[in-house]
Amino acid sequence: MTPSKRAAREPRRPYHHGNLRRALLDQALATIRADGVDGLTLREIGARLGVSRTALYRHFADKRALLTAVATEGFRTLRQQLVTAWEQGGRGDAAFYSMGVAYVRFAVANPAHYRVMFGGFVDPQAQDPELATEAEGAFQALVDALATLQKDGAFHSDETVLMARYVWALVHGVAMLGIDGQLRDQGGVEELMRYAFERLRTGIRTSTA
Amino acid sequence: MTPSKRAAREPRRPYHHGNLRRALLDQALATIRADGVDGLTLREIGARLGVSRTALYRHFADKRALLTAVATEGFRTLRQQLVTAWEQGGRGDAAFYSMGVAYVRFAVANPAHYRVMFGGFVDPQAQDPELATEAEGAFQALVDALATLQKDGAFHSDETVLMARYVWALVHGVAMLGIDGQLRDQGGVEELMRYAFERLRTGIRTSTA
DNA sequence: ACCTGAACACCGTTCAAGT
DNA sequence: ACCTGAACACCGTTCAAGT
Repeated sequence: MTPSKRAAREPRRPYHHGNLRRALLDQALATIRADGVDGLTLREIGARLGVSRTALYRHFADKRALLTAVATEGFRTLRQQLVTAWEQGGRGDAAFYSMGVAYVRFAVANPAHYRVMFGGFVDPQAQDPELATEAEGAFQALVDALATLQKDGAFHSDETVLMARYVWALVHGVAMLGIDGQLRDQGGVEELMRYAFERLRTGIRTSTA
Repeated sequence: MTPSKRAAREPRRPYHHGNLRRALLDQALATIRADGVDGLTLREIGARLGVSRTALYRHFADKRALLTAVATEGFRTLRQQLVTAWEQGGRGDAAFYSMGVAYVRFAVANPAHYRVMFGGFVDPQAQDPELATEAEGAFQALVDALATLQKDGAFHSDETVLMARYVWALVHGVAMLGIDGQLRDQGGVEELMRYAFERLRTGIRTSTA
Protein backbone atom coordinates (compact mmCIF):
# COMPACT_ATOMS: atom_id res chain seq x y z
CA MET A 1 0.00 0.00 0.00
CA THR A 2 2.55 2.56 1.08
CA PRO A 3 5.16 3.59 -1.45
CA SER A 4 7.88 1.90 0.60
CA LYS A 5 6.00 -1.37 0.54
CA ARG A 6 5.51 -1.13 -3.17
CA ALA A 7 9.26 -1.02 -3.71
CA ALA A 8 9.76 -3.99 -1.40
CA ARG A 9 7.34 -6.29 -3.20
CA GLU A 10 7.88 -4.98 -6.70
CA PRO A 11 7.60 -8.18 -8.72
CA ARG A 12 8.71 -7.05 -12.12
CA ARG A 13 12.11 -5.69 -11.17
CA PRO A 14 14.23 -7.75 -13.58
CA TYR A 15 17.15 -9.01 -11.57
CA HIS A 16 20.40 -7.41 -10.58
CA HIS A 17 20.75 -5.98 -7.18
CA GLY A 18 22.72 -2.83 -7.31
CA ASN A 19 25.76 -4.27 -5.59
CA LEU A 20 24.79 -7.79 -4.69
CA ARG A 21 28.24 -8.72 -3.48
CA ARG A 22 28.22 -5.90 -0.97
CA ALA A 23 24.67 -6.74 0.11
CA LEU A 24 25.59 -10.39 0.60
CA LEU A 25 28.57 -9.45 2.74
CA ASP A 26 26.54 -7.08 4.88
CA GLN A 27 23.79 -9.63 5.33
CA ALA A 28 26.32 -12.31 6.25
CA LEU A 29 27.85 -10.01 8.84
CA ALA A 30 24.45 -9.18 10.31
CA THR A 31 23.48 -12.84 10.48
CA ILE A 32 26.76 -13.83 12.07
CA ARG A 33 26.39 -11.08 14.63
CA ALA A 34 22.88 -12.24 15.49
CA ASP A 35 23.17 -16.02 15.29
CA GLY A 36 26.87 -16.83 15.26
CA VAL A 37 28.80 -18.55 12.51
CA ASP A 38 26.83 -21.76 12.85
CA GLY A 39 23.63 -19.84 12.23
CA LEU A 40 24.82 -18.66 8.86
CA THR A 41 23.11 -20.40 5.95
CA LEU A 42 23.46 -19.33 2.36
CA ARG A 43 19.80 -20.01 1.74
CA GLU A 44 18.64 -17.62 4.44
CA ILE A 45 20.98 -14.90 3.24
CA GLY A 46 19.50 -15.15 -0.21
CA ALA A 47 15.98 -15.18 1.16
CA ARG A 48 16.56 -12.06 3.24
CA LEU A 49 17.83 -10.26 0.18
CA GLY A 50 14.93 -11.46 -1.94
CA VAL A 51 17.29 -13.31 -4.21
CA SER A 52 17.61 -16.88 -5.31
CA ARG A 53 19.71 -19.07 -3.05
CA THR A 54 22.19 -19.70 -5.81
CA ALA A 55 22.71 -16.07 -6.78
CA LEU A 56 25.50 -15.95 -4.23
CA TYR A 57 27.66 -18.22 -6.36
CA ARG A 58 28.04 -15.44 -8.92
CA HIS A 59 30.07 -13.50 -6.35
CA PHE A 60 31.63 -16.13 -4.10
CA ALA A 61 33.03 -19.52 -5.01
CA ASP A 62 31.46 -21.16 -1.96
CA LYS A 63 30.57 -20.61 1.67
CA ARG A 64 34.21 -20.62 2.69
CA ALA A 65 34.95 -17.82 0.26
CA LEU A 66 32.16 -15.78 1.78
CA LEU A 67 33.60 -16.31 5.24
CA THR A 68 37.04 -15.39 3.97
CA ALA A 69 35.63 -12.10 2.72
CA VAL A 70 34.00 -11.54 6.11
CA ALA A 71 37.32 -12.18 7.82
CA THR A 72 39.13 -9.86 5.42
CA GLU A 73 36.74 -7.08 6.25
CA GLY A 74 37.28 -7.76 9.95
CA PHE A 75 41.03 -7.31 9.64
CA ARG A 76 40.52 -4.09 7.74
CA THR A 77 38.28 -2.69 10.47
CA LEU A 78 40.62 -3.89 13.18
CA ARG A 79 43.62 -2.20 11.60
CA GLN A 80 41.74 1.06 11.28
CA GLN A 81 40.80 1.00 14.95
CA LEU A 82 44.36 0.16 15.99
CA VAL A 83 45.84 2.97 13.93
CA THR A 84 43.25 5.41 15.22
CA ALA A 85 43.96 4.49 18.82
CA TRP A 86 47.70 4.86 18.28
CA GLU A 87 47.52 8.20 16.53
CA GLN A 88 44.85 9.79 18.66
CA GLY A 89 46.59 8.53 21.78
CA GLY A 90 49.73 10.48 20.97
CA ARG A 91 52.00 7.73 19.64
CA GLY A 92 53.55 7.16 23.03
CA ASP A 93 53.37 4.67 25.85
CA ALA A 94 49.77 5.63 26.66
CA ALA A 95 48.82 5.19 23.01
CA PHE A 96 50.37 1.74 23.08
CA TYR A 97 47.99 0.78 25.86
CA SER A 98 45.11 2.36 23.94
CA MET A 99 45.92 0.10 21.01
CA GLY A 100 45.65 -2.93 23.24
CA VAL A 101 42.33 -1.76 24.61
CA ALA A 102 41.08 -1.06 21.09
CA TYR A 103 42.06 -4.56 20.01
CA VAL A 104 40.28 -6.31 22.86
CA ARG A 105 37.30 -4.00 22.55
CA PHE A 106 36.89 -4.91 18.89
CA ALA A 107 36.93 -8.61 19.74
CA VAL A 108 34.51 -8.33 22.65
CA ALA A 109 32.16 -6.07 20.69
CA ASN A 110 32.17 -8.41 17.68
CA PRO A 111 32.80 -11.88 19.09
CA ALA A 112 31.32 -13.89 16.24
CA HIS A 113 33.11 -11.80 13.64
CA TYR A 114 36.34 -12.19 15.56
CA ARG A 115 35.89 -15.95 15.63
CA VAL A 116 35.55 -16.00 11.85
CA MET A 117 38.93 -14.26 11.68
CA PHE A 118 40.70 -16.62 14.09
CA GLY A 119 38.53 -19.67 14.55
CA GLY A 120 39.96 -21.77 11.77
CA PHE A 121 37.09 -21.07 9.37
CA VAL A 122 39.39 -19.60 6.80
CA ASP A 123 42.50 -21.27 5.45
CA PRO A 124 45.19 -20.88 8.09
CA GLN A 125 47.77 -20.24 5.48
CA ALA A 126 46.98 -17.05 3.66
CA GLN A 127 45.76 -18.66 0.47
CA ASP A 128 43.63 -15.64 -0.21
CA PRO A 129 45.93 -12.72 -1.09
CA GLU A 130 43.50 -10.03 0.01
CA LEU A 131 43.01 -11.70 3.36
CA ALA A 132 46.76 -11.99 3.78
CA THR A 133 47.23 -8.33 2.95
CA GLU A 134 44.68 -7.14 5.47
CA ALA A 135 45.83 -9.49 8.22
CA GLU A 136 49.43 -8.40 7.75
CA GLY A 137 48.30 -4.80 7.70
CA ALA A 138 46.71 -5.11 11.13
CA PHE A 139 49.83 -6.77 12.50
CA GLN A 140 52.01 -4.13 10.87
CA ALA A 141 50.16 -1.40 12.78
CA LEU A 142 51.43 -2.98 15.97
CA VAL A 143 54.94 -3.45 14.60
CA ASP A 144 55.11 0.21 13.58
CA ALA A 145 54.00 1.39 17.00
CA LEU A 146 56.53 -0.80 18.76
CA ALA A 147 59.31 0.35 16.44
CA THR A 148 58.54 3.94 17.36
CA LEU A 149 58.60 3.15 21.06
CA GLN A 150 61.89 1.34 20.63
CA LYS A 151 63.40 4.23 18.70
CA ASP A 152 62.34 6.56 21.50
CA GLY A 153 64.14 4.28 23.93
CA ALA A 154 61.00 3.42 25.85
CA PHE A 155 61.11 -0.30 25.10
CA HIS A 156 63.91 -2.82 24.79
CA SER A 157 65.45 -3.02 21.36
CA ASP A 158 64.68 -6.68 20.79
CA GLU A 159 63.76 -7.81 17.35
CA THR A 160 60.62 -5.82 16.67
CA VAL A 161 58.63 -8.55 14.97
CA LEU A 162 59.30 -10.96 17.81
CA MET A 163 58.21 -8.40 20.36
CA ALA A 164 55.13 -7.64 18.29
CA ARG A 165 54.20 -11.31 18.20
CA TYR A 166 54.55 -11.41 21.95
CA VAL A 167 52.20 -8.47 22.42
CA TRP A 168 49.82 -9.78 19.77
CA ALA A 169 49.62 -13.15 21.51
CA LEU A 170 48.84 -11.42 24.77
CA VAL A 171 45.99 -9.25 23.52
CA HIS A 172 44.71 -12.13 21.41
CA GLY A 173 44.65 -14.31 24.50
CA VAL A 174 42.89 -11.68 26.58
CA ALA A 175 40.36 -11.19 23.81
CA MET A 176 39.66 -14.91 23.55
CA LEU A 177 39.22 -15.26 27.31
CA GLY A 178 36.88 -12.29 27.22
CA ILE A 179 34.83 -13.75 24.39
CA ASP A 180 34.64 -17.16 26.00
CA GLY A 181 33.11 -15.59 29.05
CA GLN A 182 35.94 -16.71 31.28
CA LEU A 183 36.33 -13.20 32.70
CA ARG A 184 32.73 -12.94 33.68
CA ASP A 185 33.11 -10.95 36.85
CA GLN A 186 32.17 -7.35 36.37
CA GLY A 187 34.91 -5.45 34.62
CA GLY A 188 37.02 -8.57 34.34
CA VAL A 189 38.36 -7.77 30.90
CA GLU A 190 39.30 -4.20 31.75
CA GLU A 191 40.94 -5.24 35.00
CA LEU A 192 42.98 -7.90 33.25
CA MET A 193 44.02 -5.48 30.51
CA ARG A 194 45.24 -2.92 33.01
CA TYR A 195 47.18 -5.53 34.93
CA ALA A 196 48.51 -7.20 31.81
CA PHE A 197 49.93 -4.01 30.34
CA GLU A 198 51.50 -2.93 33.60
CA ARG A 199 53.22 -6.29 33.95
CA LEU A 200 53.94 -6.41 30.25
CA ARG A 201 56.10 -3.36 30.83
CA THR A 202 57.74 -4.35 34.08
CA GLY A 203 57.64 -8.14 34.23
CA ILE A 204 56.36 -10.43 36.92
CA ARG A 205 59.69 -11.35 38.49
CA THR A 206 60.77 -9.56 41.63
CA SER A 207 63.91 -7.50 41.34
CA THR A 208 65.51 -9.50 44.15
CA ALA A 209 65.19 -12.82 42.29
CA MET B 1 37.75 -66.13 5.99
CA THR B 2 40.31 -65.29 8.63
CA PRO B 3 39.15 -65.43 12.23
CA SER B 4 39.60 -61.69 12.52
CA LYS B 5 37.29 -61.09 9.63
CA ARG B 6 34.68 -63.38 11.09
CA ALA B 7 34.52 -61.28 14.22
CA ALA B 8 34.23 -58.12 12.18
CA ARG B 9 31.23 -59.24 10.16
CA GLU B 10 29.54 -61.35 12.80
CA PRO B 11 25.88 -60.72 12.01
CA ARG B 12 24.12 -62.27 14.96
CA ARG B 13 25.80 -60.32 17.73
CA PRO B 14 22.65 -58.89 19.36
CA TYR B 15 23.39 -55.30 20.10
CA HIS B 16 25.21 -53.57 22.91
CA HIS B 17 28.70 -52.50 22.36
CA GLY B 18 30.70 -53.04 25.48
CA ASN B 19 31.09 -49.41 26.35
CA LEU B 20 29.47 -47.55 23.49
CA ARG B 21 29.80 -44.14 25.12
CA ARG B 22 33.54 -44.57 25.39
CA ALA B 23 33.77 -45.87 21.84
CA LEU B 24 31.76 -42.92 20.52
CA LEU B 25 34.01 -40.46 22.31
CA ASP B 26 37.16 -42.10 20.99
CA GLN B 27 35.79 -42.22 17.47
CA ALA B 28 34.77 -38.56 17.67
CA LEU B 29 38.26 -37.63 18.81
CA ALA B 30 39.86 -39.60 16.01
CA THR B 31 37.58 -38.04 13.41
CA ILE B 32 38.17 -34.53 14.72
CA ARG B 33 41.89 -35.12 14.66
CA ALA B 34 41.75 -36.32 11.08
CA ASP B 35 39.11 -34.06 9.53
CA GLY B 36 38.60 -31.21 11.96
CA VAL B 37 35.41 -30.28 13.78
CA ASP B 38 33.56 -29.56 10.56
CA GLY B 39 34.30 -33.06 9.35
CA LEU B 40 32.56 -34.63 12.30
CA THR B 41 29.20 -36.19 11.44
CA LEU B 42 27.18 -38.32 13.80
CA ARG B 43 26.24 -40.63 10.97
CA GLU B 44 29.83 -41.43 10.10
CA ILE B 45 30.74 -42.05 13.71
CA GLY B 46 27.94 -44.57 13.96
CA ALA B 47 28.93 -46.18 10.69
CA ARG B 48 32.55 -46.57 11.73
CA LEU B 49 31.44 -48.29 14.90
CA GLY B 50 29.03 -50.57 13.07
CA VAL B 51 26.14 -49.04 14.93
CA SER B 52 22.94 -47.29 13.91
CA ARG B 53 23.22 -43.56 13.45
CA THR B 54 20.75 -42.95 16.24
CA ALA B 55 22.42 -45.18 18.81
CA LEU B 56 24.46 -42.16 19.86
CA TYR B 57 21.40 -40.49 21.32
CA ARG B 58 21.29 -43.10 24.07
CA HIS B 59 24.52 -41.62 25.41
CA PHE B 60 24.51 -37.97 24.35
CA ALA B 61 21.62 -35.56 24.15
CA ASP B 62 22.82 -34.15 20.84
CA LYS B 63 25.91 -33.26 18.85
CA ARG B 64 26.71 -30.36 21.14
CA ALA B 65 26.73 -32.68 24.14
CA LEU B 66 29.20 -34.94 22.35
CA LEU B 67 31.47 -31.98 21.66
CA THR B 68 31.15 -30.89 25.27
CA ALA B 69 32.36 -34.31 26.34
CA VAL B 70 35.27 -34.03 23.90
CA ALA B 71 36.18 -30.65 25.35
CA THR B 72 35.92 -31.98 28.89
CA GLU B 73 38.35 -34.74 28.08
CA GLY B 74 40.69 -32.18 26.55
CA PHE B 75 40.82 -30.13 29.72
CA ARG B 76 41.48 -33.24 31.73
CA THR B 77 44.42 -34.20 29.53
CA LEU B 78 45.72 -30.64 29.53
CA ARG B 79 45.66 -30.43 33.30
CA GLN B 80 47.54 -33.70 33.61
CA GLN B 81 50.25 -32.48 31.28
CA LEU B 82 50.55 -29.16 33.09
CA VAL B 83 50.84 -30.83 36.48
CA THR B 84 53.37 -33.31 35.16
CA ALA B 85 55.51 -30.54 33.67
CA TRP B 86 55.41 -28.58 36.91
CA GLU B 87 56.26 -31.48 39.17
CA GLN B 88 58.88 -33.10 36.98
CA GLY B 89 60.43 -29.72 36.33
CA GLY B 90 61.14 -29.21 40.01
CA ARG B 91 58.36 -26.76 40.96
CA GLY B 92 60.57 -23.76 40.38
CA ASP B 93 61.08 -21.07 37.81
CA ALA B 94 62.26 -23.57 35.18
CA ALA B 95 59.22 -25.73 35.85
CA PHE B 96 57.03 -22.69 35.31
CA TYR B 97 58.45 -22.36 31.83
CA SER B 98 58.00 -26.08 31.26
CA MET B 99 54.32 -25.67 32.05
CA GLY B 100 54.02 -23.01 29.41
CA VAL B 101 55.76 -25.18 26.86
CA ALA B 102 53.55 -28.13 27.78
CA TYR B 103 50.46 -25.99 27.30
CA VAL B 104 51.44 -24.75 23.87
CA ARG B 105 52.68 -28.17 22.88
CA PHE B 106 49.31 -29.72 23.71
CA ALA B 107 47.53 -27.14 21.56
CA VAL B 108 49.88 -27.48 18.61
CA ALA B 109 49.84 -31.27 18.78
CA ASN B 110 46.04 -31.38 18.98
CA PRO B 111 44.84 -28.28 17.14
CA ALA B 112 41.33 -29.49 16.29
CA HIS B 113 40.79 -30.79 19.80
CA TYR B 114 42.02 -27.50 21.21
CA ARG B 115 39.59 -25.60 19.01
CA VAL B 116 36.71 -27.63 20.38
CA MET B 117 37.76 -26.53 23.84
CA PHE B 118 38.07 -22.83 23.01
CA GLY B 119 36.37 -22.25 19.68
CA GLY B 120 32.90 -21.48 20.97
CA PHE B 121 31.52 -24.91 20.16
CA VAL B 122 30.56 -25.53 23.74
CA ASP B 123 28.52 -23.18 25.86
CA PRO B 124 30.83 -20.37 26.91
CA GLN B 125 29.27 -20.29 30.33
CA ALA B 126 29.97 -23.53 32.12
CA GLN B 127 26.51 -25.00 31.75
CA ASP B 128 27.95 -28.46 31.94
CA PRO B 129 29.21 -29.07 35.49
CA GLU B 130 31.77 -31.67 34.47
CA LEU B 131 33.21 -29.38 31.82
CA ALA B 132 33.39 -26.54 34.34
CA THR B 133 35.16 -28.76 36.84
CA GLU B 134 37.81 -29.88 34.39
CA ALA B 135 38.37 -26.43 32.92
CA GLU B 136 38.78 -24.93 36.37
CA GLY B 137 41.09 -27.78 37.29
CA ALA B 138 43.45 -26.97 34.45
CA PHE B 139 43.44 -23.29 35.38
CA GLN B 140 43.97 -24.18 39.02
CA ALA B 141 47.17 -26.04 38.12
CA LEU B 142 48.56 -22.73 36.92
CA VAL B 143 47.28 -20.84 39.94
CA ASP B 144 48.91 -23.33 42.29
CA ALA B 145 52.25 -23.08 40.54
CA LEU B 146 52.18 -19.29 40.61
CA ALA B 147 51.22 -19.27 44.28
CA THR B 148 54.26 -21.40 45.05
CA LEU B 149 56.55 -19.09 43.09
CA GLN B 150 55.07 -16.11 44.88
CA LYS B 151 55.52 -17.72 48.27
CA ASP B 152 59.14 -18.37 47.39
CA GLY B 153 59.54 -14.71 46.57
CA ALA B 154 60.38 -15.33 42.94
CA PHE B 155 57.36 -13.49 41.53
CA HIS B 156 55.51 -10.37 42.55
CA SER B 157 52.81 -10.89 45.15
CA ASP B 158 49.98 -9.57 43.01
CA GLU B 159 46.62 -11.20 43.29
CA THR B 160 47.39 -14.73 42.18
CA VAL B 161 44.26 -15.29 40.08
CA LEU B 162 44.84 -12.07 38.17
CA MET B 163 48.43 -13.04 37.49
CA ALA B 164 47.33 -16.51 36.43
CA ARG B 165 44.84 -15.02 33.98
CA TYR B 166 47.62 -12.93 32.55
CA VAL B 167 49.86 -15.92 32.01
CA TRP B 168 46.95 -18.00 30.73
CA ALA B 169 46.06 -15.35 28.18
CA LEU B 170 49.65 -15.26 27.00
CA VAL B 171 50.08 -18.98 26.46
CA HIS B 172 46.60 -19.20 25.01
CA GLY B 173 47.50 -16.47 22.56
CA VAL B 174 50.77 -18.12 21.58
CA ALA B 175 48.95 -21.42 21.13
CA MET B 176 46.32 -19.85 18.89
CA LEU B 177 48.92 -18.11 16.76
CA GLY B 178 50.76 -21.39 16.47
CA ILE B 179 47.62 -23.28 15.44
CA ASP B 180 46.60 -20.63 12.94
CA GLY B 181 49.93 -21.05 11.21
CA GLN B 182 50.92 -17.48 11.85
CA LEU B 183 54.29 -18.56 13.22
CA ARG B 184 55.14 -20.57 10.19
CA ASP B 185 58.84 -19.93 10.06
CA GLN B 186 60.83 -22.85 11.30
CA GLY B 187 60.80 -23.03 15.07
CA GLY B 188 58.56 -19.98 15.27
CA VAL B 189 56.51 -21.24 18.17
CA GLU B 190 59.51 -22.28 20.25
CA GLU B 191 61.30 -19.02 19.56
CA LEU B 192 58.28 -16.99 20.56
CA MET B 193 57.82 -19.05 23.72
CA ARG B 194 61.42 -18.50 24.81
CA TYR B 195 61.18 -14.79 24.17
CA ALA B 196 57.73 -14.48 25.73
CA PHE B 197 58.74 -16.11 28.99
CA GLU B 198 61.92 -14.11 29.29
CA ARG B 199 60.02 -10.87 28.81
CA LEU B 200 57.15 -12.15 30.91
CA ARG B 201 59.62 -12.20 33.76
CA THR B 202 61.44 -8.97 33.10
CA GLY B 203 59.08 -6.76 31.11
CA ILE B 204 59.60 -4.98 27.85
CA ARG B 205 60.20 -1.51 29.21
CA THR B 206 63.76 -0.29 29.54
CA SER B 207 64.95 0.43 33.04
CA THR B 208 65.81 3.99 32.06
CA ALA B 209 62.25 4.81 31.02
C1' DA C 1 26.63 -11.42 -17.60
C1' DC C 2 23.54 -12.39 -14.15
C1' DC C 3 19.89 -14.83 -12.14
C1' DT C 4 16.45 -18.73 -11.52
C1' DG C 5 14.10 -23.37 -10.11
C1' DA C 6 14.64 -28.10 -9.82
C1' DA C 7 17.50 -31.62 -8.36
C1' DC C 8 21.33 -34.14 -5.79
C1' DA C 9 23.71 -35.77 -2.02
C1' DC C 10 24.16 -34.83 2.23
C1' DC C 11 23.08 -33.37 7.40
C1' DG C 12 20.95 -33.70 12.77
C1' DT C 13 17.08 -35.31 15.00
C1' DT C 14 12.54 -37.69 16.03
C1' DC C 15 9.79 -41.66 16.64
C1' DA C 16 7.33 -45.90 16.45
C1' DA C 17 8.92 -50.39 16.60
C1' DG C 18 11.77 -54.30 17.78
C1' DT C 19 14.58 -57.41 21.44
C1' DA D 1 17.42 -50.64 28.72
C1' DC D 2 19.27 -50.40 24.44
C1' DC D 3 19.13 -50.40 19.61
C1' DT D 4 16.97 -50.05 14.83
C1' DG D 5 14.96 -48.19 10.19
C1' DA D 6 12.08 -44.95 8.16
C1' DA D 7 10.92 -40.33 7.98
C1' DC D 8 11.28 -35.11 8.54
C1' DA D 9 13.10 -30.76 7.88
C1' DC D 10 16.94 -28.95 6.85
C1' DC D 11 21.80 -27.98 4.47
C1' DG D 12 25.60 -26.59 0.38
C1' DT D 13 26.19 -27.11 -4.30
C1' DT D 14 25.34 -28.19 -9.34
C1' DC D 15 23.20 -27.40 -13.62
C1' DA D 16 20.24 -26.67 -17.47
C1' DA D 17 17.46 -22.97 -18.56
C1' DG D 18 15.86 -18.25 -18.86
C1' DT D 19 16.64 -12.83 -19.91
